[in-house]
This record gives sequence, structure tokens and C-alpha cells, in this order.
Amino acid sequence: MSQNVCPGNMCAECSFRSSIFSKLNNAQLDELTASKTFNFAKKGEIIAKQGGKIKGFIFLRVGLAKLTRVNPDGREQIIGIATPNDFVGLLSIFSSKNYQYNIIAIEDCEYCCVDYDLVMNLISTNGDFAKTLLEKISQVSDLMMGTRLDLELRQLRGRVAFIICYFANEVYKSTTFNLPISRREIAELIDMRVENVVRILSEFRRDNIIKIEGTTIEIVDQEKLRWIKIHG
Amino acid sequence: MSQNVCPGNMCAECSFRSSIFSKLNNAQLDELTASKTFNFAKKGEIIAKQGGKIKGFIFLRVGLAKLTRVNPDGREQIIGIATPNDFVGLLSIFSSKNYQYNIIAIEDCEYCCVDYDLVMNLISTNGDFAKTLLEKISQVSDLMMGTRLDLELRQLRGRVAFIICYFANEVYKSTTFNLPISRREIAELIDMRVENVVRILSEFRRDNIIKIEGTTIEIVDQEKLRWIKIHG
DNA sequence: AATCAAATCTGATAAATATCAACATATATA
DNA sequence: TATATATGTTGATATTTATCAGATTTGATT
Repeated sequence: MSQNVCPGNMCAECSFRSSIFSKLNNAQLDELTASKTFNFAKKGEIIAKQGGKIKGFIFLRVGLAKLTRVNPDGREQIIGIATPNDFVGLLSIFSSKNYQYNIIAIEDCEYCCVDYDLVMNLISTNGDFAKTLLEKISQVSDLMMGTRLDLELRQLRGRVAFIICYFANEVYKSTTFNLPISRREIAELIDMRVENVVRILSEFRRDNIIKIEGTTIEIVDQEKLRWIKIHG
Repeated sequence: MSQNVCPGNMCAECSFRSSIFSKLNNAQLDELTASKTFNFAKKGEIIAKQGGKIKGFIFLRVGLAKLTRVNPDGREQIIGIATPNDFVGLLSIFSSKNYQYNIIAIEDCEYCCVDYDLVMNLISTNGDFAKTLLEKISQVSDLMMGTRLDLELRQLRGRVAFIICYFANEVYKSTTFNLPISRREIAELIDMRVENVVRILSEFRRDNIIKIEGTTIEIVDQEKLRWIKIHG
């Protein structure tokens, strides 16, 4: 599903304007408006495919997407979750002609795709834009690396607590939220087995740390959850 | 230990010229030559400190350095090894005023330090330079992330095999080499306990996969080691 | 409504890893 | 040289995690 018009249609008024495109002049913004496409992806739909040719820069406007890869053994691994206003696929876009990861919608998504050559041209001709882009890339990859490093030395309970806090604090900014991914996907995201994800979630519920109602999760004991996240 | 002269003294003739600084013109190269400092760090010496103010861009010319961080629990973690011609500290330099990691020499090192403002200025004024830098950053962080992801889903034997292969193939390009880091550091690098590192190395020796003589390691059975690296 | 497939869940057990203790060996320091 | 201190090593044991098996629930499709 894809179409060429975005609400407002002007990149100058887009929320990305203030972050990544703040250093473009009016002419450059017009170029951007003319070249970009505005797209939809339903939950489960693939936005970009690992190994596929990079066509452009993908900016997520609405919804959530997961970044995944199939590792050499054929096991699927989720690298991270992209949230609105994220510049998705940042990590590999300058080092390869092909996507290193899959980008898959886990909620209905709206995203923009900006032509690759146009951005490259902007980098060459607008140094301040290049600088902003460098900062943003650095931020995103730094954050991702930090998250992976944090996760690596936690054990299972700590990892599950971490991911619950992540969705509550970073994504939904609420102690009650709809878990957008399955138990299997949680397992793939924090490197554990489905059975153990289930087990530990049940454990948290039994200990009155969280409530689970269908896909809804409510954090009841924030203190205890944070403690487990750090020490568990 | 630090001094201002580098062998040849001209950045135009430096090995980094061909990678990162290939797009600078002569005037810009002269600026670079004038502003950079050339430094030594003995084994064990700290080149940059986590939390410390970023003064410049660090380029490793000779030797090996480890990138480490102290995680919130106070446990030391090694993120990666920097090899000659690496642009060290890439990940955080554009997203923070402070180093996110320690950079510590694990062999005697020679490195250049290029003034932060100078590089920032070059980015603004030379789009092609900015593009090259983006590519390099993307490459390095992509590689690092890939390595961490690979490591995460291996178990201990596979991780130890991985790190031996890494030093043999990527760093020393020889099946015999002096292990530059201690057992403890290996443990910190691949997220395991010292005892298990020792145990598995002994196991590999007992199974005639490697020979260990002091700090020297020789890979005897490359086939078997690679198998363990992938399937172990 | 009936049926199938996938996801969720629980318990029992096996395998992997961490911890603890003890000692040997090297390396630095007084 | 003697002494302390970190590193390396091995075995026994406890803890954590994965695996296997089976049951229940959920959701989609006919």
C-alpha cells in the first residue's frame, strides 16, 4: 500500500523538519516534498527486506516497526523497535547498497521514503545538513548499542523487566499499554526462549508486579519492576 | 606521553588519507597537519576516559586498544577492539560532548588526535568529506553491532572460538599470535566468566584444536575451530 | 458452528553456566 | 630476595536456562 500524498503534503510542516531537516533551505525543502513518497504498511507488512536494494531513506511517522535479521543459523533476531519519528535503517544505509535488516510493521504504520540520491546530494551540498544527520545517526546507533550491551549482562528476569519498562516508558509513556508483540517476538528481541518469557511474565503477575489482560499489560509495582530490571 | 611530530609529519602521506581524508584538498590537508597531535600510549595507558570531555577525533595508527565501559552495576564490559587505522570512538562522538567509552591501550599505541572543531568545520564546508565520514561511521558501527548480535546467540564454546578466530583472522592475520588480552578481558569482551574462559581454552587444547604456550596461541585444527564458532 | 493452526501456558527434566573454594604460577613491589 | 598481588587453573556444586511434552486458549478460515 502506497500513495504519494501526505497529510499537509509539505515537508516543511513535517515533524521531521525540526529534527533532521532543520538545516534545509526552502528550495531544498521543495525538492524534498517533490521527491518523497508517503506510504502505509499494515501490521505484519514488510517495509524493507534484508538483502534488498536500498531505495531510499525511511522515516517512520506513525506506528511501530521491528528491525529484524535472520542470523546465519536461520534463527530470527529482533534488533530493536522503531518508534514514530525514527529514522529507520540508519545503521546500514551508508555502508551498504542493501538493507542489512528487515523492517516489519508491528502496528499499522505510516512512513515517508525519501529518494537515496537526493539525500546524498543534500549531504554533499549542505554541510550543516550533513552534520545534523551525523548527529542523529550517532545518537540512534549509540542508543541501540547501549541497549544491547545493557541487555547482554542481565539475566532473564532482568531482561523481561527491561522490555516491559521500555514499552511503558519509551514507547507508550503509560503504565498501562497494549503489548504490540507476541511472546515469541519478545524472546527474539531479548535473546531468550518463548517458554521462559511466558514463565517469567506469569511469575511477575503472580507476584503482583504486573497485571495481564489479553494483550494489555499494566505495571502495578513500578518499584519492584525497576529493581528487577537493574538487579535481576 | 605525547608529542607533536608524526613520522613524515604530513597528513597527506598518512594511511588515513586514503580512507577518511581522501576528499580533502591540499589547503585542508595543511590545516589538518598543523592542528593534529601525534601521541603514544603504553600498554595499559588510558587514551580516553568514559565521561571525559571529547577533545578530538582519535585515529589509531599503531597498536591495539580496547573500548570499555563500566555498566550501571559497576561491571566492566569490553565493547570491542580497535585495530590500526581504526577511527576510534566513532559511536558517540557526534551524539555527546563526552566519551561514552574508555579507550585503553592493550599494546603500545601510536595515535593521532585531530581537533574536534576542525573536523566539524570540515564537515560543514566539505560535503564529500562529510559523506566519506558518514560511510565510515556507518561501516564501523554496523560491524560492531553485527558482532554483538552474532555473539549474543552463541554459547560459550562458540564465543571463545569466535574470539580466537577474530584475533587470528582480523587482527594478526596468522594462525599463531600473542593473545594481547588476559583471560579476564576475554571474559569481559564476550560476556562470560573467567573460569569458563580458562576451562574452555583448556578444553580446546586438550582436544588438539589449539596450542597454548604462555601468551602465544596457535590454531592447530582450523576446521574444527570454525565448526565450533558456527555451531557451538 | 466446526476445525485447524498458532500462540500461550505449565511442569518435569536436561544442559549450560555461574559460583565457590583451593591452589599454582606469574608479576610487581618493597 | 622476600612478599604481596593479580592472574591462571581445576574440581565440586548451585543456579540458571533450554529443551521436551502436553494441555489450554485464541484467532482465523471454512
